[in-house]
This record gives sequence, C-alpha cells and structure tokens, in this order.
Amino acid sequence: MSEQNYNFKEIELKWQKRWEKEKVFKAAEDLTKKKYYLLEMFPYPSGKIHMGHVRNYTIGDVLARFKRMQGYNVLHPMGWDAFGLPAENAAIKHGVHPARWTMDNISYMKKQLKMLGLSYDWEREIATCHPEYYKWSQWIFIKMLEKGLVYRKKGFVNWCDSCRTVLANEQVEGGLCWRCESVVTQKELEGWFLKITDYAEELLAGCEKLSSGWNERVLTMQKNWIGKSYGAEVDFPVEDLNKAIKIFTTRQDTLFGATFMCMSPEHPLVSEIIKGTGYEGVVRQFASEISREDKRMRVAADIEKKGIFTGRHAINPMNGEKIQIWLANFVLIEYGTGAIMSVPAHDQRDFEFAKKYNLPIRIVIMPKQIFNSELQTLNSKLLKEAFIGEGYLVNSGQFNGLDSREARDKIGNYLNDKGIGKKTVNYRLRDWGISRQRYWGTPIPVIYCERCGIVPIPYEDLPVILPTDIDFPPDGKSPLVNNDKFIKINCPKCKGEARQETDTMDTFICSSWYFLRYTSPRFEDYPVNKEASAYWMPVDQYIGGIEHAVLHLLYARFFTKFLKDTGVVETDEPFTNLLTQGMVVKDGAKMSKSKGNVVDPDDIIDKYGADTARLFILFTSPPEKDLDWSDQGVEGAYRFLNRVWRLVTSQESEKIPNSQLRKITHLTIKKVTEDIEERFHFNTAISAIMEFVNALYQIQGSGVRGQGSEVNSEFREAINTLIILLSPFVPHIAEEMWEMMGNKGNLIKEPWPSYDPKFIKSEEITIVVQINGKVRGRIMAGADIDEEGIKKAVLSDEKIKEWIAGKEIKKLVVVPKKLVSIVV
RNA sequence: GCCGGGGUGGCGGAAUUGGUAGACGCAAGGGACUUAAAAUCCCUCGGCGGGCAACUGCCGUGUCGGUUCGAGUCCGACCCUCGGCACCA
Repeated sequence: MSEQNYNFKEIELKWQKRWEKEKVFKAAEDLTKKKYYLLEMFPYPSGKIHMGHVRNYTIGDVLARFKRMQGYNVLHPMGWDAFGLPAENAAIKHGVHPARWTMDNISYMKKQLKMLGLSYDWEREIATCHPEYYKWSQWIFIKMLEKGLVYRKKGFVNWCDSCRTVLANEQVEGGLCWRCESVVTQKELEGWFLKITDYAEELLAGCEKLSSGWNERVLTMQKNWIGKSYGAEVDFPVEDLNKAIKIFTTRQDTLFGATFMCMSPEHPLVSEIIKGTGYEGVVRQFASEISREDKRMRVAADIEKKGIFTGRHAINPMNGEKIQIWLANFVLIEYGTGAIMSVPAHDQRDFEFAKKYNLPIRIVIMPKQIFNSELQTLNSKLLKEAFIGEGYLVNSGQFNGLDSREARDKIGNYLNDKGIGKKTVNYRLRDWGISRQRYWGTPIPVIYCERCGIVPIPYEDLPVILPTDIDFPPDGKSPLVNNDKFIKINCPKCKGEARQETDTMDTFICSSWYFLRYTSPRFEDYPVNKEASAYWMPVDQYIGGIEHAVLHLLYARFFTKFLKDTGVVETDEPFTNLLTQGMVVKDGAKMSKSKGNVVDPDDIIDKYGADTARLFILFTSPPEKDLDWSDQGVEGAYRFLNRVWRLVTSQESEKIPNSQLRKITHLTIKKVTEDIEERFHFNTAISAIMEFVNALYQIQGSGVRGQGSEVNSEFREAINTLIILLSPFVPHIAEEMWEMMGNKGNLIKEPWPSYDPKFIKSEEITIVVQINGKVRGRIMAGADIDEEGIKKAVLSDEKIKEWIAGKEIKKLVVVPKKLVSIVV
C-alpha cells in the first residue's frame, strides 16, 4: 500500500475512541428538541456480522448522523436478538453453553459494529436473553393471558423435525422451515397461542395509515397474509346425528349447487360422523395417511385431489337435498371452518373432484351472455371446466334470476333470518402458536397445578429464570423437561405441588417489543417508561430486510396495538416509515458459504477501512435494490477517498478566484440534502459530491499558483462544506480532515449546511430548441428572459434559421426557461 | 393462478413534475510522468455513417401500437425477469 494513501487505520481508531469518550451519541429525552428515533433491526448474534448487516447499519448510520446534524434529538440504539436455536445447536454440537456462545458472539460482533463507526448510544444496549429483558416479555404474556388473548389448545401444528419444535404459520415458507429449510409436517400437539386474530381487522386497517411510510410491497404482503374475505358461514345438518357441519363460503350465491360436501381429514367432527357407518376403518386410514404427508406436498397446488366417502349424508339447508359427506385432501383445517360445501359446477377443485368420483354436478349460475340468449344451454354434462364467473341464478328456488352480487346479499340475509347461517368475514390469518419445545428461549410463566389448573406466575415473582446449570439429554429433548429444580414449584394459589411449564416462547416474541424497551432500557417498574416512550415513539425510520415483511413486522404491530390497549404505551403503529433494503449479492447470487462468494466485512475493513466499505455500499446501489458486490468498485471508493484526502491536504498556498465556486458549492449542498432527506438516494448524493470534488480540482488547477500564504476564503469554505457533506457517509476521514483544516470542535456537532437560493441562481440559462421534436440547437439567454424574448432569440439564431428556412411554422411551444419546440 | 417490483451502454447505475437519455463510478483503450512498474494526472468511451477538422446526420431506454409540439417517463396489448402468496373455499 502506497504511502501517499491516507492512514485509515490510525484515523478510524482515533475518532472511534474520541466519540466514545465524549459520548457524542448518547441520547436523552429533551422536550425542547424535536426527536428522531432511528432504528435498524437488531441482529441475531450468530457469530460475525455479514455484509447484509454492514449495509443495513450503514444506511441507518447515514440517516442518524444526518438528522443529528440537522439538529434533531436522535435516538439510535442497538441490541441483540439473543435467544434462538443456533445457540442451542452449537451447544449440542460443540459442547459450549448457549449462554456462553451467545455472549461471546455478542462481544465479537459489538467490536465489529464499533469498527464501522456506527453512531449508537451503547448505553441503551439490550440483549433479549437477559432476565432483566425477558422478565418483561413474561409480563406482557401474563397481561395477554389476563385479557383473554392467550390460550392453550391441542391441535394440528406445524412441526419441524430437524429443529424438534413447533413453528408458527408465518414461519413455514413453502412447506419448509424458515430457519433450516427442512420439510414441515403436521403434528397433533398441545401448546400456547396468542390471539393475533383478534387484531386482524385493526392490523389490516392500519395498513392504510402506513401507506405513506411503508413500501407498497410489504403492505401488500401483510394484507395478503391477513387475507380478509367476505362471505357466509352456513350450517349443514348431518343426517341422523344431532350435529351440523359449519362451512365458510364466499359464494353463497351458489348454495343451491352444493351437491356434496368435503371436510378436512383433521376436522374434529370426523370420528363422530363415521361412527356406525361401516366406513370407519377405511376413512380413518385415509385421514391418517393424509395427515402424515409433508406440508409441502399438501399445499402444492397441482397435487392430485383425493377423497373418501364418509358413509354419511348431510342436508343442503337451502333445498333440503340429501348430499354425501366426503373427506378431501385439499380441504385445509387451518382455513375457514375446515369444511366446505362443494359446488362442482362453479368451483374448479370441486369440479375435478366430482368428475373423479362421479358426483353430481348442477349448474346454478348462468353466464350473462348465455342467460340473455334464446338458448340458455349451459349443460352440466357437457361442462369441461367449472364456470367460476358471475352471472344469473338458475335452479335456485325463489332466488332464480338474481345476479350473483345481489344474490349473495339476499341469500346472506335469508341465512340470518332462518338461523341456518350468517354473513361473515373470514381471515386467513391464524392465531400465533408460540410454544417452542426448546431450551434457549424465554420461559413461559405459568404452572400446572392439579387442584387449580393452569396458574400464571404472579407479577411480583417474575422473572421465571431460565436455569443455566443444564445438560442436553441425548434424546434431543429440551433440558428443561427433566430438570427437577426448574419444574418443581409450589402453586402460587394453593401453595401445593405444581409443575412449571417447560415450553419456551417463540423468539419472535422478544423482537415484538424491543423497540419500546430502548426508550427506557433499564426501567424497573414496567416494560417501558410511559413518559420516555411517549417522547420517543413511534420509530420515525425503521430499516431492515424484506424477509421480515410478514413475520416480525406483523408481530411487532400486534404487540404495539395490544400494549396501547393495555395502557402501557400511547403508540398504535410502531414504525412510521419503513425502509427495506435489498440483499448484498455477488456474482448474481446471495452470499453463502456453499457458493463460496462470501465477502467478510473484517477483511474489507482491514484492507481499506470502514469509510471505504461504507462509501462503496452506499454509492453502488440505492438502498432498496440488491447490491452487487464488486471488488473493483471497492477499489474505486478507496481511490475517491484518497483523492479527497489529497485535495484537502494539498491546497497549500493558492489564490483561486472563481466566480462559479460558490454556486457549485451551494448547488451541491442542495442536491446532497435533498437526496438524503427525501429519497434516501445516497448513491446520487455521493455522485454529486464526486462532481463537486472534480470541480474543485479543476478550479484549483486553473488557479494562480503563487508564493503567498493566502488561501482563497471561498475555496476554503468550499472545502469545509465538502467535508461536512461527506461526514454522514464517511465520518472518520471527514472528522480528520475537519481537524486538519484547523476547525474547532467535533465535526459531528457541526450543523448541516443549508443552501442560499441567491447563490444558485443562474444569470444565464440554456434554452433547448427542438424542431419537429428533435433537438436542433441550444441558445444562451439571460435568466430573466420572457416568452417573447425567447421566441425572438430563437428565431434569430443562425442555425435555427437554417433549419426552418423556407418552411412555415405551424406551431411554437415555449416552456419558460427550458425549451422551445417548433413544428414546421 | 393471484399480488407486487423490475427491464436504460461492456457493468453498477443517473435522468426528482412529460422537456438536452446515459450524470457519477467501474471496466476498457490511448497519452503524460517513470530506467521500468505501481500510484497519479489528461483524453476517448451507446450503435451505424459522413468529414482534414472544430464537427455532423441517422438510429437508440424489452416488443408492438397510441396520446402529445415533445415519451425512458403517460395509456393499451404483449414478452422477459425477480420476489411474495398459493388447492384460501
């Protein structure tokens, strides 16, 4: 490495130490100042930070520093999402205690973050595995229990055999485990659920409020996930059984066409329905076969439809018709009521099923064109596929002739009146299963007492401490299950013998409220200090990866709404603005060990320094887009910093008169400010700075080199401005240059410059001349020229005259100060 | 299938409200400096054509059409691509 290059190692360490010593990033409530809460998603301490983290945190740091310089009281905290399976897996594999593993990782990663020069208030650091933190996760759990939002249920749940634990619906991606990508199966298990569905409507409605600050993509994903649909629930009485099967449909206009019905193999009424039919054996076998199939196979859209007749019939409540009850593999227990009415003429799945098993098909909706024609011949026998569109009702008793939309309304009312069903709204969103059959997580604060049943731990006894003296049993079970010290507990109510719950909470609980805890991280009376959260919340800008679009971001909204309803906080939406940054890729693929395309941040920092790493990442791509890593691009960023360094350090004694200097300076201020503030387009902000530097070099080169000691004050001013504008992006080198310029005090405390419109006003402007839509010339004119003046100037221009010579001007458009368009 | 991004030079990207397409950077080529190299500095750099030259003409933002004096930008149809959801009743 050449000696001419600046010494980033020394400089970066120097300023990191100084910022830390002077506590320049410490945040405190100050009602006289406007607050700005900037947050990046906290990392899981997996070992080392990766380039995705570097990008995420660099973007955040630019904004934090920028806002700070603009005079905002900035809260910019960092912490650790410290519970989770990898710690436990490391323990099993390498014999390290999960706590030890986690804490070691935290301390290494913290060092790495500090080396990047990130402006965090480290005094607010939290780790979710600390009892002082998870105590409050438990507190919130009990609050939810009190409010009836927590319940225990036995049912079919998503099971990952590799992680040996249950997964929430949100954590199953395409039938695979979100963490380890193993196939997920259904397993009947008892566990704890949070009633996020109680908030479905609010969470959906909130999406509208967020539309100005969240990107469309995330909101659409959340809306789809919540999956609201309007329809009706209808009870189909079962023949010879004092029971009814409840179905959900969005097409109650097709009720008369329901010629059979299908239940999910997991439906709780199955065993009752098959009792005494003589079909019990085969049906049971079918049901258990289907249940045992992979979730992935189950949900693949093109899998063959399979079913079996239960031997029992139901009554279509609209026409009293006796219809067969089947079990079908495509009916999902987790959607709607777990049972459907089958209308083969108007639903493609039902159609295929009916064709396969020879079940009756009856048309009850006529397409409008056919209905209006003489023929009216949509024939069920000739039907090649279901007609799923809207039309007019036929074969539907008193509802014949109505159009679908009207019929849905009228039939809905009829169901209400007759007490056979009701209009309803259905959500795809399911309750959140939070029980994890693992060790390294927040203990669920309830006990089982033989006399009192399930009893929550009293608030004053929290936290329920996760024991650390544990051994991992060879059977793969949680070390808590047989840990007598942990399990044996006296019932808080009757003081008798009781058993502590051994499931731990889903780690997504920890991250559902950490942003609140940052506002008062050491508060001892409640999860959050209400005054502190009232001052800081909501988060003004949240930054993180899109992969959490429906996981963390939905859960966090749910928790915030709940805590608002409980009176703990005043905020109802936690994140006003959300920026989802793209991935860091190399050679067209996500960085991964298996592809061998991983770039280690440590190596980059060692070779080029943090400022270069930051600059490259910010300059190469706008934040939302994927960033293609390029070693040559990094070189380029480093080259630029050295170029700036030379510019600043070499302006020894020059007198440089230049009339454009101040204008360029202020234009750059304007461009950089607007690009950061309004668009987060750091790449174009940096390119404007690069142009500025290029211009300064030119001006310097054209200057009169003299022996004197006077440095032109405007040039000096320009250099100082350049340093300030660079500082959010490359803070270390900027501070160093600031100091070298003889400025007093930390650059970080310098106010962000504002531009003066009077300097950026041009006296001369360029008017583009188009003839028949093609650019044919440019003319210079005074900035205050009026429309007539422009016309005159254009028409008297020699070149333009040539183009229009001998032709008639048919039209002439003048765009003030910009352009003239002539049609000949 | 549904929903949402996106398609601009060799590459990353710019063009913010319909008004000079390709800023800035990377790569490449040429030159200066050097014994030589590195570093640095200067020049060229969308395609095709014309000119000794300062220059200049035509074409060009996935495809086809439309609106407009003027379209990368707006409208319609289509193609490709990435992402999400998906037997959702």
